[in-house]
Amino acid sequence: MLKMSTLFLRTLRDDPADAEVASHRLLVRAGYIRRIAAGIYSWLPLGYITYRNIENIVRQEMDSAGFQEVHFPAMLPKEPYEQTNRWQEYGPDLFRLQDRRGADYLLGPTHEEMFTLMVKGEYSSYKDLPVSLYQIQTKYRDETRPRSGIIRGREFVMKDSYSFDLTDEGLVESYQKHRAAYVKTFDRLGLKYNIVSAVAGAMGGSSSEEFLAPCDTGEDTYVLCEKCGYAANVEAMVTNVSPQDSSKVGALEEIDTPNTPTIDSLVAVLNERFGGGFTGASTLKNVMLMADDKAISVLVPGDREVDLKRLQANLPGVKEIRIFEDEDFGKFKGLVKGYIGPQDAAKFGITVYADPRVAPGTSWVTGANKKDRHARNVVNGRDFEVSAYVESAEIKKGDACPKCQTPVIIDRAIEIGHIFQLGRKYAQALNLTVLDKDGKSQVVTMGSYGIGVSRAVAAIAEQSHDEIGLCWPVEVAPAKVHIVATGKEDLPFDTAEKLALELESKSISVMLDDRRDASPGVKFKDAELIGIPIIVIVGKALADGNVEVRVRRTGEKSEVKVEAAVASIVALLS
RNA sequence: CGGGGCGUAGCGUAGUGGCUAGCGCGCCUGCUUUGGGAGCAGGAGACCGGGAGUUCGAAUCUCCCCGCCCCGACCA
Repeated sequence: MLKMSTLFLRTLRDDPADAEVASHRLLVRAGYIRRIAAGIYSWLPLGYITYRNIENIVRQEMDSAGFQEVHFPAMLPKEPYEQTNRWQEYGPDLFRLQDRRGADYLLGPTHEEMFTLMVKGEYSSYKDLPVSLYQIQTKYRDETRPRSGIIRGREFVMKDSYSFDLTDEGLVESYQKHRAAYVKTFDRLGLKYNIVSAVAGAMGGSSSEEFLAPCDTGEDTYVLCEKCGYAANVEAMVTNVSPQDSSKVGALEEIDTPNTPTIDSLVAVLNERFGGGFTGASTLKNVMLMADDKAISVLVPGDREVDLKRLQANLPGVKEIRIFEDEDFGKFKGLVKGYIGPQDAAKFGITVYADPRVAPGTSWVTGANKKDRHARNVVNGRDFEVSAYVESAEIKKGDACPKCQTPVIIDRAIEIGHIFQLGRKYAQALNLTVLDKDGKSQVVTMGSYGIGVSRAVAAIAEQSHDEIGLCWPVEVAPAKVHIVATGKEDLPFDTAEKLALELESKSISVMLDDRRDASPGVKFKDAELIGIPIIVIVGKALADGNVEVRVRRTGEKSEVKVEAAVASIVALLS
């Protein structure tokens, strides 16, 4: 039983000045967490109980799916990470340290290497597979910008699992098992979420999905088709545009367009000159970028920006993309800022990528590579060539669902889980092989699956709060019932304690506000801030033999006889 | 890493060159009070983020450093 009179807790009356998002603000105010440094937090008793409830739900679901828990150190030697090249690739995001002899160590940002080596150390036959292992471990990433309290920290707890299979089909099966276990886990955590397609990313996997918990303060943007259920991270959203018949389009024609360096100014001139009908979407925007020191041009319709995240996600192998600076323009004398067209790209030695919206056969108004001149009837495939189609235009609300053409909605969310089929990259690099039926050595294929456990605390808080405080789902709350005793007589306090003991004897966890010196108002405010799902008030109503039972989330109140209180609380909790 | 903002007691803050740095919350003591963050009285708590400088005088001005928050870039 948690007793407020002795609980190590101090709630704050004011919002902390350095917290902006709701979960951060409320978790600090209600005395769950305290900041130690940027992106590094301590858990106070209430917070740690809540965190552990979540951790235990995750653990139970992993266990019942047949995955086995192991535990690695957080501090690791650099050698395995050198073998997979991540000691270098991870760059400054990796926390590195040395021992007294000068040997290099790191604080694990993720543990693919260690799991791979662990399996390699124990298993060597196909008969041992499949196997799935997991751990719940503190991870360290020296993010350039930790933010939103516990949502993106530099130290955080992740449940990471890895599956090991002989065959691709086996991997798909293991992946599906994890997917199902994740669905159960997040349902129990009381989270609203969508499972969305993700870009496999630099890890080189094939299939990848993210579990996203919708909330305004989320860092991820995803699209959702409410009709067919298609959901994708914006980076992974695909656009289907069919090739067009350009046989009737007139010849390319250059036109004088003085003072039209922007799309808007160009559209205005075009409409004046040709009697209307032109919009930003009639024009072709040529965005000049440097992709790892290579000049590229990305073509998107004029009414859309290039989404650098989408572009990067869909250009595997490219590490850094940045927009052209004046210095870069200086190296390509043929490019006239504001009047660039793809017609002469080959001549300039620039690789042209196009968004799929710039489909073969489509006709555009674009720059003529001469100051104050544009060209119209510029046809893709006739007047310019595209070296590859890459999803790169920004996605807008109302864009067509790639499956059913319905306009999609766009929403923000927190990534709470990510599952993907890693493949053989790590097994290859670390030489994890088993002998197959024929006695031949085969490289094992892996899946990788993560849940942000500490982040889940914040994600749930984001989704479950109101203006006055937190409202935890029953399974994760630091206690199921918060009993508040008020008044100055002993009776309400004795009654409250008896009630608490009775509930605990039924395995219902209780927090009891037995503070004699705090006024009722303080106790009510605290209870609402802390957010335990059922609040029971033992006070005035006792004169009629009643206690008041409130549901924190709905604000619903009712008075029940003291003797009937336990039964009615049990009913509310089920 | 680019842009913006901020750093004064545990928390929230006032104070833009001039007395002993002010207020609210919280904390301690006493009395009163007990259904919506109670009242009165008394009290403790701050080298004003750090360093250097300008000045008769610096929380306040200048420079450097450190830390924190927000937007963006980044984020298996």
